[in-house]
Amino acid sequence: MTPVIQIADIANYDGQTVTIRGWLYNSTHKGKLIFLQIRDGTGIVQCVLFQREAPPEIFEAALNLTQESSLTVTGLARADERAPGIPGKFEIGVKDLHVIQLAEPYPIQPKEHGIEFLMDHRHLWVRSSRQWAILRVRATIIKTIRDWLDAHGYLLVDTPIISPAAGEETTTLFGIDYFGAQAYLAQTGQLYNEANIAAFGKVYCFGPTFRAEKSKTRRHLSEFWMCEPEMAFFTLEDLMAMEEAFISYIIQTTLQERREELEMIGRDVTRLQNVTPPFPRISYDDALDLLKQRREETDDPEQKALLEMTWGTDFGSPHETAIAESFDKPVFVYHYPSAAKAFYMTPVEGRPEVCRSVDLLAPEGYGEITGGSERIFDVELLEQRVAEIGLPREAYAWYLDLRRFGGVPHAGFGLGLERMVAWVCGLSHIREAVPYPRTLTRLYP
RNA sequence: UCCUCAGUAGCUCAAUAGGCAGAGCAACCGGCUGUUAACCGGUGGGUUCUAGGUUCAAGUCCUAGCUGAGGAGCCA
Repeated sequence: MTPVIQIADIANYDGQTVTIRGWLYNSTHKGKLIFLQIRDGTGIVQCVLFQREAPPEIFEAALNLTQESSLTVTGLARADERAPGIPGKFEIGVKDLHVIQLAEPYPIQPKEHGIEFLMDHRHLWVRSSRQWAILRVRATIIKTIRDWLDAHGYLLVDTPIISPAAGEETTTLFGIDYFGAQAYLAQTGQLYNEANIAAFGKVYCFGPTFRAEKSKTRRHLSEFWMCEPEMAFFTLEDLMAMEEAFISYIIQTTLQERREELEMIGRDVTRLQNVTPPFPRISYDDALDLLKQRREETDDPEQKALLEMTWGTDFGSPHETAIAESFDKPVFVYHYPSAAKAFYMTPVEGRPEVCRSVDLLAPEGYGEITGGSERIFDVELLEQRVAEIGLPREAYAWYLDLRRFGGVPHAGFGLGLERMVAWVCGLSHIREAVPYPRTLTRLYP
């Protein structure tokens, strides 16, 4: 019996006869010589057949293989500088080949395709090497997020996906029928996190969230994954210190562990390499001055109009990009206007028109990747805020309770996973950062 | 929701000023012993998004709609 190996491990089997199981990624033949590129999920290896050496029925079978046919191949693993693949530099001299299923003509060719066509075939597209690499980077980012939090005393506490009340406004919620009652798909786990910190101190939730925003941009999905840490006794300053250590670890560890994949994607990682603490911090007011300066510098009238901004509103994406471009690292922007932010954010003492909130803006136009704040823990102030924006008090009764039974200062934030993946991989659109994207116009496959 | 652009072969695209609907790739057949999205020769492949209109004549012009892309707003 020859060992069944993974292509990723082929270097350990130089000179040995091995079996691989997988799919035909591409093939080419030159008369009496056939090259098969076979993938098995861990990598791609070139398999070679010479007509003179191979049994006729094996050679014939190899010649008739179609792209993405499934098969097993047994042969001699050997080093060869010319062999392409992942990891490459090794190939298999085929001795035996068994076709499991001869694939029908495969729609995705190794060439350019339009995005609509590719998205219609997303269930097949995930096999392509670029998509394969991106999704492997995604898995590593998820792992590094959890590793760092678990190692620093944060407890994973899951929050519900079906929820009775809105975190924010109901226009951006997906409503569902819950045995006759109105329920919503969660757009945040934060309120539950705030309950959980009183039990566990530092917690996080990590899962899919849902927003019914009619957003049609390169930065939005209807279903996206969010990691939300929440910490008792944390101030805004603690939050920024924690975030910069956390984000830096995610970036640096992923660069290390997925070097090959990032190279395949063609990512220039020089801008990622200097993502290390400390990150620059500027206030909303200073950011506004910076934008004003930027607007004066540019000669492009269109850009001038886009950068127009008045105090009190949140940044649009041209603003975020302009601010982030002024720094060579991610930048914290803190003390946003209270009116532009969520009801539970703590007002700054002596200046209640701004709140103790902070967003982290990524460079290269990737925009806001985290958003967080100190939460209001004074029950009277929170009740007042709930009333002010007209939220149903009953739905928030349990949330208000948290301030009656040992309320403490606390803070937390949300990290958008797909934006993180898009940033690390240098993607032009967030839809490639998730296996099966849900967007305004796509629910299939 | 608004602005801009697009929809032609399985895929990516072309088609002069309104005048016979084409190429490359893929598929199929043949050739080639080191290919890297191979190369060379051959074959088949069309409801030009839909509905109406103008015209001797519409892929091309007009009207309405559908679908998609890019951007804005909103947000992670």
